[in-house]
Amino acid sequence: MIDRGNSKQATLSRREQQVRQTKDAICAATIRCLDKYGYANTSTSRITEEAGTSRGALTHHFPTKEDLIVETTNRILRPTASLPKRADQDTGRASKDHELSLIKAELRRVWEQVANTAEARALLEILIAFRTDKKLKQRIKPELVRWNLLMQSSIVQNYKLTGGGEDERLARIWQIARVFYRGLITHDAFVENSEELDEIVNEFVDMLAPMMQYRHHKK
Amino acid sequence: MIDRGNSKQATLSRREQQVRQTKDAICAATIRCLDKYGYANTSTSRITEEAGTSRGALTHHFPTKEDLIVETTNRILRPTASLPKRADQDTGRASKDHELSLIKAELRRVWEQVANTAEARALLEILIAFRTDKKLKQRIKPELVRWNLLMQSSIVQNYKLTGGGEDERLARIWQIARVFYRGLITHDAFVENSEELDEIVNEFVDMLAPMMQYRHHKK
DNA sequence: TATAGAAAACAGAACGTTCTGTTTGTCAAT
DNA sequence: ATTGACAAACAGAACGTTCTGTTTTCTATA
Repeated sequence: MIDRGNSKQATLSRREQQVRQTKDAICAATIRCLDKYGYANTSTSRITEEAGTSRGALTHHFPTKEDLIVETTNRILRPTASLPKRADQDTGRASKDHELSLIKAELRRVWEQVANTAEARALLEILIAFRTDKKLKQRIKPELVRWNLLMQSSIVQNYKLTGGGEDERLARIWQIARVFYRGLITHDAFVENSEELDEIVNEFVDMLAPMMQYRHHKK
Repeated sequence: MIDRGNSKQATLSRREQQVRQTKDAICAATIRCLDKYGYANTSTSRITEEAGTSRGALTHHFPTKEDLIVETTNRILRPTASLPKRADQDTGRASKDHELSLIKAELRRVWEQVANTAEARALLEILIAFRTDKKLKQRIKPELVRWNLLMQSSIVQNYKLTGGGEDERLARIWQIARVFYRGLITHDAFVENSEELDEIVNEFVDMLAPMMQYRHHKK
């Protein structure tokens, strides 16, 4: 028997590699389909078409559609679990004005590169489906709650309230941002051109950014 | 020949009354189903069960499901077209503090009595479905854009920016509120108990309310 | 005013399509 | 040789739409 029996090993057998590739392809295709066609029109066969595999492969790795959605949700959440850590080095001796504009840029970046992506739109589709689906809710909600707490602690580590204040309030303010961005995904339904959305984002960023500052860590 | 040939008449024939009742029942049932079961699980037969009519009645009045959704959307939008007009009488000689708390109450009321209702949740389901459905989008979007502009003008009539400023900015701020509330519908997925949602709403309201004041009309 | 005939409202069955989940079969890796 | 990855065919349910038949309402004419 070979030593690679445990799950978390650097070396993967050819078979395991193949499995991982297939699963990756299927989950990635699921995200693209959710984004492009919506939850209702994302059938398993459509996913396999998009992924370039067979339905057999899908049902083998994900016996039910629910299993597929759960796994895909986890994959969407994983990479964004540590969201707002960046640019720590150049904020040491930056002026207050400069810091404010950095934070504004960061808030805008969250919209453009996190909230307004295929992954985020796919997650929204899942959230909506999940709202009225008890079984799915039971399986996914714990992950979402955990992710939310993780996100909050990450935020508290990197930011503090301007003029001081409880960390809970800071966490709440960032939650407001995420809630707002989620709502914004569907707001283009109400405006003619997307520039209006940008103006709304700017207004929102101008409102939030002055409330927070970077938290500098001691070495 | 009877004079009631024109459409907009106070008196309705028995037939028109019956038709109106049936359509009302179907659309109301559609809203309930969208809220309870979500767009994907709102089938025409389920709607007729909920409405207490037959499938024949539904297909007679709404040849396609799309027609039903379009009509239901219009019915959801209609009554909320004039949202924030109220309590104009007692704000005349109110103190600034009192006015602020009135506006905060109003913002909270919008969440509780407008944004967090079966109608609003049904609309969200439609907005999400519509995001990936070209045909539906073509038919509904003009209505939504019109509704948004109507809402904006209604807001500008009743509020002004604290310390003055363009009406466009005020309109944008209220749009932010609506976007936020829309995002909030799905946010209970991320929190354990709904009291956290209330705290977030309060935080948001405290943020927005100081930015606006009532606009007093001259007589 | 009474009534026949047209038109619309409504009911329910049937159709073809699509979906998910299951089963059977094949092939390569261990 | 045995197991797991994948492929494909299949079964049952559910969907939206179409179609046919029945009841109710309106209206023109006698």
